[in-house]
Amino acid sequence: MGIVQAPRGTKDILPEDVVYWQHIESIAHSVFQNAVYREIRTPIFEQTNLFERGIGEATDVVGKEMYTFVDRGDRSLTLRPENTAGVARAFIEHSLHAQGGVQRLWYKGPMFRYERPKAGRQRQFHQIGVEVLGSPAPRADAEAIAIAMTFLGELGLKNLKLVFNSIGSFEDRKRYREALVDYLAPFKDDLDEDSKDRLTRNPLRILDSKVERTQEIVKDAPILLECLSPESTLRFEQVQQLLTDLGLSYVIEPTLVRGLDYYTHSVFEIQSDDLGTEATVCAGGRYDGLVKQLGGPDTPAVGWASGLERLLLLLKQQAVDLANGVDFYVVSRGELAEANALKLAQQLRSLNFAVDLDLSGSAFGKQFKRADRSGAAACFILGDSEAEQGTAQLKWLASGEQEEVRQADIETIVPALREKLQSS
RNA sequence: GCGAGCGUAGCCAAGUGGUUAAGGCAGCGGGUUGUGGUCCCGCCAUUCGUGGGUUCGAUUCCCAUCGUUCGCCCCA
Repeated sequence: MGIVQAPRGTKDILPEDVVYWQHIESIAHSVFQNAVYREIRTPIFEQTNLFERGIGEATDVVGKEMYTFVDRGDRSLTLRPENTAGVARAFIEHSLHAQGGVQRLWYKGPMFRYERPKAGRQRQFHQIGVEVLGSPAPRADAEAIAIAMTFLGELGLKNLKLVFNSIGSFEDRKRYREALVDYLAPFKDDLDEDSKDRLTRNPLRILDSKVERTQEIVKDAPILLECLSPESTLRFEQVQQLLTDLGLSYVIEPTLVRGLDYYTHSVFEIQSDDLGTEATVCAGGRYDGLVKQLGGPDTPAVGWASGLERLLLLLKQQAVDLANGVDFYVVSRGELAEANALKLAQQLRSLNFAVDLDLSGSAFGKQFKRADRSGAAACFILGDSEAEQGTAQLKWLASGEQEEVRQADIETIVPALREKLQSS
């Protein structure tokens, strides 16, 4: 084309899509507000070592997916690939723990990962997430998960599945890791290339390999849940009980693990059947070690993040309809009427109606076509004869019903207009 | 990063190694209705993502490049 285009893996969000974004965001706001979560906004870039220390140097995200650059002051900075580390950093930096009690926070915004783009996966993508800092209670886990379910439920999404697991404490995981590596060692040559590599890097990942031979080998491997300490197991069961009490159904998936190092105990994902390989629309878990690892006080925490692009795909796919938001469309004929049309539009707007005014000056018939397509419930028609000044024809587009309205009387018929809009 | 597919107007889409690149939707102009959603007429790609090559001649073949889709990897 020879023109400059948006960088690979980024997208413009055009007005017709923005309505979906606003819908998602406004539902998130109200769900979070009801649970008294407060919004936090952290920088889009951070010092690179925040992510190295927080997410883990061995992870793919840090190892090969970060947008890292050196600024003019020779600082190594990175566009945030996720926001939990940033929130934890802010929590420490501003001593939020000193405010006492539990900090319930939420955020939304763009994240950046250098990955191969595909449907539901971009290089700049957007997440909404929550973080609950300062509570070790199983109830905190259950609350966070419940809020995620409420959020997605209020969006009207169908066919969602909550999968749940515990990866235990750091000690549990270390012990299990050794047991798993011991078990796999004799099969080393039979493993696929990726899994061989993961044997040293991240053995837990081998568990959900899609390679058939590897799956066979893994079938008889030790099971993580069976290697948990009694305390961890109890905790796992407590969270499950709470979820059940809340009426949330879930599936235990013993091979569910997370890609980021900071997770402990509860891990969960909410998946959709309608997104192919990018099925996860929300994921999170407990991260008791992160704040301390970043140099803060020992602070247990739990949180999750949801990918907005994926939610958007689902909303569209499941044909969730959003109102277009136009109440009235104003058309006019002749110079006198045109000036009055603008006045009328402004008057209606100040009465809190959504009003589109035809500025084209084109033939009446054309203006009507546009009124029709605007999705407005009714249009106001202003004529050009002397006798018609000060009045307008109000025509309801669905029924064709038409009445004369005096512009001076508009305010008095507002309740009637509202009622009519409601019913149409 | 690996493997495969795709890229024709705002959108969907047919097409061929050879003078003028179907069609539909949307859009624009006009006609019929004083005022619409129907109908009719007209206009909407010197150009087939971009760059190069092969050829007398390429949108059609080849190479590169960019973008995108699917799978792997990874992840929200």
